[in-house]
Amino acid sequence: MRIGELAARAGTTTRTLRYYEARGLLPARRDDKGHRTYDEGDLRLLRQIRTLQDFGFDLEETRPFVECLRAGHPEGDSCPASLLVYRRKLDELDALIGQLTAVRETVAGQLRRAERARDALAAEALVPGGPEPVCELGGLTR
Amino acid sequence: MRIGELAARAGTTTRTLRYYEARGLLPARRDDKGHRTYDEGDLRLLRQIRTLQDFGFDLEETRPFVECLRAGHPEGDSCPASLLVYRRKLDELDALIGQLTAVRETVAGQLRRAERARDALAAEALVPGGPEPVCELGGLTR
DNA sequence: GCTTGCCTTGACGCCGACGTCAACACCTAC
DNA sequence: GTAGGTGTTGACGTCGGCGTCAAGGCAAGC
Repeated sequence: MRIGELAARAGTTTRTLRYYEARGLLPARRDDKGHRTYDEGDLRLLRQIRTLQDFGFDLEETRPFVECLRAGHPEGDSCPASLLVYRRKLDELDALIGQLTAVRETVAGQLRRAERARDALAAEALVPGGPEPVCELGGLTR
Repeated sequence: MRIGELAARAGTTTRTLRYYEARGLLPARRDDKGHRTYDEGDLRLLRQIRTLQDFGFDLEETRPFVECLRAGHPEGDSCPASLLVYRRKLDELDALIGQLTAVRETVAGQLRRAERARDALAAEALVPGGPEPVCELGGLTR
């Protein structure tokens, strides 16, 4: 199979495959015309890469999985190096999710505070005899 | 105050300030020597920008807050446009956290599965009269 | 013969938020 | 005088994962 077919079967592009080869991740054999040739095993490697990429793994993080498969192991994660990557990624995800959740709460708090301040100003402006409006209130009044 | 002092007081760099000016976010007055000059108000604007940046807001997303402050409002989020950015960011964060959490669970499941497979293989290898080891088990055996 | 389609290599573009370096001007201190 | 610290503009580099274009080769079909 040549590069176009492999790309199509994996749902990616030829540019991506050439990039992987340049990175040493998915080397290709060549036919007599200098065209890259791949087999079903390469498709398996490629699918492993793409799956991990979809999970947010860096390309370099997929390397242990690919090498594990190429070494003849039944799965990309049949090797200790792959398990280490899994654990490292889990730690990263936990840290990131924690940070994002904290930011989310902070932003939500800021939004509530800002909305209360806005409503307080709007209420004040409606009180007869209350303080006269200072400025245009950011478009709220019209 | 000149650019170096403002940068130091905001805990950032002169390069960053020049970048903000180039983006039209934080324009500077000039003194007779062509040097940028800033006042305390600019420091306030800059701190608003940096706070939002720390939360993961894009530079463009900080613009409504900066313009709100520059329009004389008491806070950067005293304007409706800023509240919209807050809400959009909350939605983004929720979506992102949801995706990351799903990925986290998937990866955790993969890790558990791979560890079970590894342990099963190791146990098999220890059974007297069991199947002979196929290969080197990815470094587990030594 | 000519177009179409697949392949090749090489090289630049992109995104965001700056870092870094070059080459120069200015002021102060020693 | 000169070294050091401040400022200026301009321009290229960074990171990852490719997209996109250029210029060319080789085969099949009309």
